[in-house]
Amino acid sequence: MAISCTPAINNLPLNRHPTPVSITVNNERYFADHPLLLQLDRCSDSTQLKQIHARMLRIGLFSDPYSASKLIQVAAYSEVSSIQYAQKVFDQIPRPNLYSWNALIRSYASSQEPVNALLIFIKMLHGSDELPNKFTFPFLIKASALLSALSVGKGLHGMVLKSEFGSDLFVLNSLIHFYGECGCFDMAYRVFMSMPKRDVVSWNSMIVGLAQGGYAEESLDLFFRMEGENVRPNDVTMIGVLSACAKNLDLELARSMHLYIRRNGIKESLVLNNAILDMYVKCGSMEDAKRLFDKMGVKDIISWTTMLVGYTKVGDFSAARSLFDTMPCQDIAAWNALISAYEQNGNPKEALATFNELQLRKEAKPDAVTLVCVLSACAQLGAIDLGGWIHVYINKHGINLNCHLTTALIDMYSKCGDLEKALEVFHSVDNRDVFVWSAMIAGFAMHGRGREAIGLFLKMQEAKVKPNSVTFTNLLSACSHSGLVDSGRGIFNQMESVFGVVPGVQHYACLVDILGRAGNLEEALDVIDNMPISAGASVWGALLGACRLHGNIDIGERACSNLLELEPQNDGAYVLLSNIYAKSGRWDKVSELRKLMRNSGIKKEPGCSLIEVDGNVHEFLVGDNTHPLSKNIYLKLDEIATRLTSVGYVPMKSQLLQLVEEEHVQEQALYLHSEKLAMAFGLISISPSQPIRIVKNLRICGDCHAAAKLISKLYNREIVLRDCYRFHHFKGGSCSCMDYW
DNA sequence: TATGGACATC
Repeated sequence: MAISCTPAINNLPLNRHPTPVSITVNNERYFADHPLLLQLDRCSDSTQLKQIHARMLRIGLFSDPYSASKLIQVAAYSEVSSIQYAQKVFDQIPRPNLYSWNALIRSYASSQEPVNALLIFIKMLHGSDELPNKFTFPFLIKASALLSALSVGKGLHGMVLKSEFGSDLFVLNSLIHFYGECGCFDMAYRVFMSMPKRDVVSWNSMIVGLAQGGYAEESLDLFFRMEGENVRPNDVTMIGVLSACAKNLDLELARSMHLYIRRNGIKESLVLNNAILDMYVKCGSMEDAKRLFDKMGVKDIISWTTMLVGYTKVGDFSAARSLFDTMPCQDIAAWNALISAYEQNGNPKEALATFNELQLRKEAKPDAVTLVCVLSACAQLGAIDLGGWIHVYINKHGINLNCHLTTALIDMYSKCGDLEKALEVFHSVDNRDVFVWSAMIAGFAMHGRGREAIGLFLKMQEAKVKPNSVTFTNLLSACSHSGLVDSGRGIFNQMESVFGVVPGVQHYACLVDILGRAGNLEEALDVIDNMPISAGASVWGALLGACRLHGNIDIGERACSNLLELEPQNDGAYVLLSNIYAKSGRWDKVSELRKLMRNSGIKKEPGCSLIEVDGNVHEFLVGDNTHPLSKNIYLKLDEIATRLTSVGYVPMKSQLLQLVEEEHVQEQALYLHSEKLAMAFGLISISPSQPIRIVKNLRICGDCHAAAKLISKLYNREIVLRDCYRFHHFKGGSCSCMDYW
């Protein structure tokens, strides 16, 4: 648009009167009242901004430092802000003054790339005579907080102390916020206590920091102290306090805080109402949340999403879905809330269906969070085609591989059986946090590559990444699946003494598993007897599993009864004990157990196997004949049976849950197992060059394991089967687990 | 000439 089309500017008298209006202070001229600068303040789009800029250049106003600064300020953080434009304006100023530097630093400090604020500051120190003032520091400290750059912030703190701003309220408040963001609450508190004067923001920064850092109790304590010191809390204080209550899960306290807000006339902003909603949702009271939601005059997308999450949290998916459909608009966060709810509540198929819907409707663009949820759903289903497609999508759209996404990709490839791809992802990134390392260790663990898991753990230490509780669970499970008894024992013993991670129930369960599998049942029992915490179901379950492997009835019975005391409905316990009895031919005991299960209304979880063909996930249950190709599948099964028998295979009847008199019925029952159905389907529908990938919800049965080994040889096919414990790669007649599982 | 603290999805 040409300048002449903008009457507001053209009407200015500047064209003909190039002498700006100015005032003089300390021998410097200021143009604060210049009409063009007043125009600048009212400027509302970028075209206007450029026109004013052009005019300032033409009449020479731009060479006035005050006016140029004003232009940067508008360019950098008004409604028409563009950091690139602000930078260009700044670059044109021959000698920027401190105000200009600050304006640019401030603008970068709240941009996508806060590191630029620090870089500009360094430029200022080296390339100008200006020194930071009380405005510069808060911007720089804010940038450091966004970057969680602890050492940078500490350096700035040092500069502040040496400067004349060591007791400036704004500077110190920003330091409290910074240390809180970095998780250094002792430092935050030290600054807080050292302040000569504190205002409500000082208290808020401390309270909010503690609440977000997971110190809900401390945050609430501080709020009560604030009250005691007669500092009036405002709406921001309450938002912090409510988030502490939300983490506390104490509904009574939550209600009393809501009442406090009403009684003390705290400004009820939309954000505050949203925080109350969130608190009720997290404390599990949809009644309280809905009451407020219905009363709220103004709602935004966050209010709706919070309610949506609330319904999924209480398991009411139909309410969640209908709320989603009535939302005034669905942004990506709302879609993500729905997708992640399905994915995390054992409904990965629905998660993928919702993702499909999102793509068809094209109303919102998938972001990193969406992809993390979808990858996790793929991992659960073993859907490697879709998972791989997501990986391509990430690369194609230039989506930044943050640690969350990296972890999800590694987890997906590992759980879909392609460990090499997982490693490729792992090696392709520079940024690896504890979750990335732990996911890769878990990948090695589930594929039975224990030594490599330990090797990776050593590399992780070289990289100075501190292991956490999950890292050790994965590491110990790696030892367990590879039979690395001494390493497992050693790692367990070092957990607390060397790495400061106190062993939890999961770690004890892994240790018992390691010892038990290797046949050291007495030592495993000894570990349980000397545990400082009470042995959970997982610990007794591990012992029971080991007893099944080694056919130990005595310890097995003890483990089972302890397990059933903790989890009376645990069907797995009955099945394992029943396998132990069957193994030693105690069919009387087997049928006794069956009767007990029937009488207590406990049903064995049905075996279910998934197999992905051309991006579609097919599901098989025991004895399933619902598949469209069922007839062909059973024909294939017959053929397999004949070929297996011809090479001397004998079905393992100890894998049955009951004594069936007739031999052929026993054999048939074994052939109906879901993993065998899936294998038969894989053989007829997957090209011989591709591995057959199957995911089973329970542990693979011994008979299916033996059969799969033979099938891999007889049909010259690679079969990759994931059960609920680990992977089995069948190839050329043997399995990667070396029959140790 | 100006600054700070906040709610939903992994």
